[in-house]
Amino acid sequence: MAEGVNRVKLMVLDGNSIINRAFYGVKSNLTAADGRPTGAVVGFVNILLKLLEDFPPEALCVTFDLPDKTFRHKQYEAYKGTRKPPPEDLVAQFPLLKELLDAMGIPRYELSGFEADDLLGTIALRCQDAGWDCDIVTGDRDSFQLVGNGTRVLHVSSAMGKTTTLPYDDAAIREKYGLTPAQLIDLKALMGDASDNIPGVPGVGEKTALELMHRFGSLEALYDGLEGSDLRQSVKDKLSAGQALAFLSRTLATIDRAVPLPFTPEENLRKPFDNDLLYPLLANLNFRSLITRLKLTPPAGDAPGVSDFVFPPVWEVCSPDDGETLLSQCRAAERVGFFLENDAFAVGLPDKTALCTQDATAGYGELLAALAGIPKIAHDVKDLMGLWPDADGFLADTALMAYLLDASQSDYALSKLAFAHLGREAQTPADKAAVLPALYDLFLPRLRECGMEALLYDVEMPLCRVLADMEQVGFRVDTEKLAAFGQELERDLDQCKERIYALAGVEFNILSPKQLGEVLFIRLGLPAQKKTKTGYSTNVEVLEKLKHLHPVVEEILHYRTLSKLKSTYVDGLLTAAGDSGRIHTKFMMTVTATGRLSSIEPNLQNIPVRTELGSGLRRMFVPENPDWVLVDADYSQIELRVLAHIADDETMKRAFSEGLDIHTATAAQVFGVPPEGVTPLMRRHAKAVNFGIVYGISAFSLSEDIGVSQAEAKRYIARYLDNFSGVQAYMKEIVEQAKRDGYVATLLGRRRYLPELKSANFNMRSFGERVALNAPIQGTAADFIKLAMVAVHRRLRAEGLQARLILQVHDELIVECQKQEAETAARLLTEEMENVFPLVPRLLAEAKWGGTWLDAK
DNA sequence: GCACTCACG
DNA sequence: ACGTACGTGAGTGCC
Repeated sequence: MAEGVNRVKLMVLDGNSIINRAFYGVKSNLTAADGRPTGAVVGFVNILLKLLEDFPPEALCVTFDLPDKTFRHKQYEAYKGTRKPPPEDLVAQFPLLKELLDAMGIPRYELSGFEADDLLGTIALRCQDAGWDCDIVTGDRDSFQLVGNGTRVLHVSSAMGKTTTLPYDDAAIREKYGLTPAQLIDLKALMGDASDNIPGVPGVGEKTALELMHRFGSLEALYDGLEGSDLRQSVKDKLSAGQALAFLSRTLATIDRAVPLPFTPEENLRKPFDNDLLYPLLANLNFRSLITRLKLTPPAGDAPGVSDFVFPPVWEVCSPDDGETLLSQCRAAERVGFFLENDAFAVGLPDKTALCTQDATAGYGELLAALAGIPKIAHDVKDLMGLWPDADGFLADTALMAYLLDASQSDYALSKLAFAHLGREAQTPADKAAVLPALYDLFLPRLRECGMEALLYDVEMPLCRVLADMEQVGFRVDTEKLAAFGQELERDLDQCKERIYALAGVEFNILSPKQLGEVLFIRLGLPAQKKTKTGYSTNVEVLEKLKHLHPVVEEILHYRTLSKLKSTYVDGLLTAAGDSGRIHTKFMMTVTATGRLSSIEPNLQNIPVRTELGSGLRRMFVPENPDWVLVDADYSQIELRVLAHIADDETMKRAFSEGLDIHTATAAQVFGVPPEGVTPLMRRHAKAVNFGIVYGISAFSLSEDIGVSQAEAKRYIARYLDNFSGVQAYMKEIVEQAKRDGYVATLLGRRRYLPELKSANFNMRSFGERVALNAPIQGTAADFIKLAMVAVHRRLRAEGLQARLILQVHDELIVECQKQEAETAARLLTEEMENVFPLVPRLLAEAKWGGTWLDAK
């Protein structure tokens, strides 16, 4: 192939292979608005677009296998006999993909009686004949034999959710196998192929086959020279016995490059995408990112959408009369959509959308106030309450509804939901107000079917007000003390840095894992333990193991600790506190897959507590003024209590009902000693086992965690399960149920879907199984504390206390109040927390109070 | 924008 | 034989 000569290239995709990669490679439960699965098609198109960027061809087409028998079945009945049919969710996506390719104007080829490889081989040969180059894109290695004379294979593989494409030309094949592409056929004839049920020579595997091919070069040469060769007798015997199978296998493994396929390279030249053809199809499939990526726009005429939703006319509310009309129409409507921005709001009525702006609407403020009494459907109600303190009367929140229906989405932006479920772009305030009732009507029956109405009305909706208030109040920090602590840290950091430079004999950026790795493992020659994708791992576990080998290691650990405290906590919190000295975190209601809240800007749910130095920070968290205190109430062992309840485990329930320390009780069971015979070490190990059970344990991780052998860890787990038979049964049942139904649920019915359980990838499936165990436990605990927050908030007001909730940390609630209210507030907190649900064993909460967060724990 | 590290329950 | 515990958010380095 003369380099530099302008050759034209055709790219041909092995459709079945690539969609398979896309299906199994990326965990995805993407669906079209009508619920059809689309994840694999999305994956396919993403791979395709990446290929077009990285290896741009002049022409493009796709081949597909038909399920019919091929000529190979006539030659060998068992051919591909071990293949399992592809899963239903994948099969359903083939018609979708073909429809999409047609709309993209990409030719596709399929022919009964032949496999994709034969079509690929034929197409590549026709390209060669026409003087074209050809890139074959596939995830299988079978096509490697086609490489050469301008044909390459772009091999697509996926690992850890990422797909990579490696081009294989002649040289690359030779480098990988030490053979020419053509010799790969004979190689396969010898070693066989389990996935295609090509027999090969029984007893000859990849290693032997490669050795034989390197030595003899071909089947013929091998059998010609077999007698006189110095091969081991056993190998000779196997080869003689398998001779017929070897030659049959070669026939099966040889790709037919002369398939009677109507094909000329020219008819595959690329054309620009047809916007008007492609847009409605992609819109229907909810492929919004693709629409953006291909820069498509809605066609001029009526685009067939996924729903019959149409935007009603927009009505600008100006005069006081207009305002009166709006209010009377709102009262007449069962519910309205409501969207609020800084200086405008819009109301979605059945036949029109009212737009009110601060500039144009007479009596804007009064109108807004009057709307408090109207049942409204809104989006992100909690945030809206921050914008509009007197807000009230929210019937539903479409973001929360969508989150309850599927908590795995990355975000729940209104425009995204409108597009996904109604097939409409909603960008302006009026359009957004208009889509809200339509989304509500779509989501409500689905929530009802899933049994999650109560979660919406009794948990998430009332929680909006609670969280809005908490965000608004904030948490006071003593900025002076915090700043002083920061200066102390800065001095320590400086000194620590100098010691590190002296011990290492070189100055470098200690916080750069790359540079640190070089210093530790090359310059100082310490033994590297683990590798990351980009180099040596230098995390805590690694450094702990190196501590005794060099004094610099301990200093580095210390430096990391100090640096984390200084930048994330001292600097971060000081910035967040500003001049007011109060920190207003944002509680996120639609982030976690389990139903927990999360906290951002700043995150107040991960303030240090485990070490003395770190927990010092909690001394900086104080109540509003010196007469007040912080009351901190936390659930005792809520996750294990939930597990005992769900699993209905008698041993565990008894331990809790007798008020035993659960880790000691577990240790007594696991180690077969009386509770008074449990040593601190035994308790520590039992505690790790309890954690492990909640997370979906493996002997490996448990052994890593507590530093015992894997065999020892395995014994612990076995002993645990023997003694806690309810838990053992639960672990089995919940995974079975999850596989059957596709989801798991909390005691209150909150769902988590588990598409991972269907994966062909072992790791992904195992992950799904662990999540099936953990999600109901973590999620139930999350439901409980949410219920408690709503109850506490209500009661604090009902009893006329000044005490107010200011923070939630998953199993802990913090209230600030006047000193004289502390005891009342503490009792109120524990009562409400314990009584949210009649759990067996019962829920237990404990409260303390003090002048700082640290003192209240 | 991703990788790494580390803080929490 | 796989590679390995569940759920988060933030700061830093580096491409």
